[in-house]
Amino acid sequence: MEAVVPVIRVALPVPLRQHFDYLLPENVDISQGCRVRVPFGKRELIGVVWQKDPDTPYELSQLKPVSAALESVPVLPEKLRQLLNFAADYYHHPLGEVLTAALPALLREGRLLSDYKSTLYTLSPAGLACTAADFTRSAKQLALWQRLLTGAITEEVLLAEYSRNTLKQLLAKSLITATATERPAYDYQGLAQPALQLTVDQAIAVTAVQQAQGQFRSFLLEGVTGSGKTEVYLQCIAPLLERGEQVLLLLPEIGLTPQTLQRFEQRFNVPVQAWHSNLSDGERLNCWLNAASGTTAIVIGTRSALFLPFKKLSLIIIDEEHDLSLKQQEGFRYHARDLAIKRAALENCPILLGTATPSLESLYNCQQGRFIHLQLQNRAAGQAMPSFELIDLKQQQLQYGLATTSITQIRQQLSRGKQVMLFLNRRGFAPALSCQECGWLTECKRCSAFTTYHKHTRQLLCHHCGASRPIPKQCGDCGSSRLAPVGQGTEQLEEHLHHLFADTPITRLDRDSTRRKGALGALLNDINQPGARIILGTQMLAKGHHFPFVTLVIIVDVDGALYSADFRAPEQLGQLLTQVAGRAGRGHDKGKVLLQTQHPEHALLQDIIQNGYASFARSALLERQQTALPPYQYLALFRTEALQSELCQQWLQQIVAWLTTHAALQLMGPLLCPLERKAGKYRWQLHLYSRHRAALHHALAELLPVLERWPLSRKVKWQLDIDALDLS
DNA sequence: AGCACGCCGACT
DNA sequence: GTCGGCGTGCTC
Repeated sequence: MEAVVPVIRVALPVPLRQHFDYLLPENVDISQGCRVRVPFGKRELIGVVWQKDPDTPYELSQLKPVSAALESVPVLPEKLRQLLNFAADYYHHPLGEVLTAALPALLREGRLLSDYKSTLYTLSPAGLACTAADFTRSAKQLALWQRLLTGAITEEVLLAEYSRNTLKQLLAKSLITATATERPAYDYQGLAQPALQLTVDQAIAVTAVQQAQGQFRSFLLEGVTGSGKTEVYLQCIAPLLERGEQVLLLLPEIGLTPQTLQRFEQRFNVPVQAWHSNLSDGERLNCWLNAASGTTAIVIGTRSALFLPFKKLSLIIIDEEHDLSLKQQEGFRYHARDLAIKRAALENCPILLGTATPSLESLYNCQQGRFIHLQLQNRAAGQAMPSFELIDLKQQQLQYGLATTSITQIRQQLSRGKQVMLFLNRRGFAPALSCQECGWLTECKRCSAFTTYHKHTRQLLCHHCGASRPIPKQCGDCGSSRLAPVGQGTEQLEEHLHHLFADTPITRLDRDSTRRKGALGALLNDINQPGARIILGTQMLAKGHHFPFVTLVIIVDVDGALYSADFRAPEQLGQLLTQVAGRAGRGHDKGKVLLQTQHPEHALLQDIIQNGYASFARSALLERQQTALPPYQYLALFRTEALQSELCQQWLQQIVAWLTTHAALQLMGPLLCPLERKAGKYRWQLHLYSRHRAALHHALAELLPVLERWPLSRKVKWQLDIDALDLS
């Protein structure tokens, strides 16, 4: 027999596209997915065993031995490791950084799992010797003592039924013994709240997903706002809980989690956990461990919840699957929806993508037969969909940026005690200050952009780099003191609305008004009170919140997106208009949406308002086919920035040169980014298109190791963005 | 990414 | 005379 070479291949949290091999001391046995502490240069790192007995290209004498094994049961289950492998490969991103995204900080730092076990409480001999007479002074202690007489209980169960204080008191008297134990799997007692009656469409959707149990199958659930997608989710989940299985619900943003969390908890009375970037390291690890032990039934989280080590994941749901924030926009640029599909395939479970406005990618996947298309045609409570009306700004008198028609209709609704919502996707008072004499505009010194005038905080703010400066007294060009704001932001609109509708409460929802912790919740709470009110705000208004009393929505300025260079702009405008419109008339009244525009004849607007998103999206998809754009071609994008514009250009030019001799790809660029300069750096990009994903990825896989050795690659900051969504 | 080494400029 | 700036190289 050949001697087994005691070598392991380890994934380390470093931004290098490679693994590292180590010697395994003879007395240590360890399996893949376990953490090890290893010497790495002058430091020590925590890594994860990725492969045993690899075919190492190194002499054994060159390898260092592992310093310690941190556990014998893998922290990363095999399917999760496969997902991470796939992700590192697909996004051409160093495995080490993918690993960092997937492991909680405390585990990366080497914390031992044994420190985080659950605790099992039993009566001590002294406790067993007690009688009820010993607890005459405390009913609570008596209750807990009596419960413990029937047997041991875990910390989770104990703290759900008794107070921590009672526990402490009994522990202090040494009547209870605590022992470390594995976290228990959750316990499901059946529905805590009856399920709602389903419409025919909902029932079809639920049945379809339930029949796919135990198989990988992807569903697109397309349902207008208010059509009851959440009820579909809930009823798909119910049977899984009976079998003790787990569900992952991914949401684009955390703003919506408290309500959603509550709704799920109330229906099932099982542990539901939130996972998002505001968790502390301790909470994060706790949630992670509960997913691993099956203690949590349902996790509701943002992107990175995708990497939780579920014990038995049986259904993945992505809500608002069209939402761009499902794609990470820095570092490891993964798309949570796309990776979730891969994860479902690995776990052999169904995945359900829900939205009122499907991405063109998902519609394409339906056409290709890769997804099953489920549709909810009507609003569940039978409300009518809102109607659209175009307001031609060229034909109307404007008062503070609002057309006469708009103002009249706002008055009408307010006088009926209804709420009106105004959408303006520009925060601050005005996009710039301008000199009345010479036309000079306030620009950011470090970005190719104007600085937004914020009246309330009395500053000029660059929304791209965050730089702020005081408001100038004079024109920077001609010295005139006649400076005035140009254009309108939410802050200014709010001021004007106060003049126009002096007695009406106004709630503004944008990044500035919700910056303080808890502010968003307070504002949403105001909005949920009945009575006349004006709500105005940015993007934030489009995302999932339920505004039951809004009957009129006004989109103050739709034109910005009509003539954009970004091929995705029409899709995003269609989604935005439909999502914002969906906020209207969710109560009993039919809603109305007014679109203020200089271009009422624009084909895009006509298509959306006459035919609705579903039809618009299908024609948009056809256009992508005719112009050979994603999803009909695969797109990868190199982005680079440096203080000197030429370096960026040269670097991308080198890529172009390499690619033209090595692969048949369609290249576009080097191009200056639409935002040419940001925080003092010039920005360039190169687009790579191909009809064949494999061809594109092979080329990139060959190029990257070469590229990393170019001297120029150290002088510019660069990134590769696979399936790029953001072209700015 | 870290961390070290190395080579030049303005300071106690 | 040294402290420290960041270019370059390396990590099994």
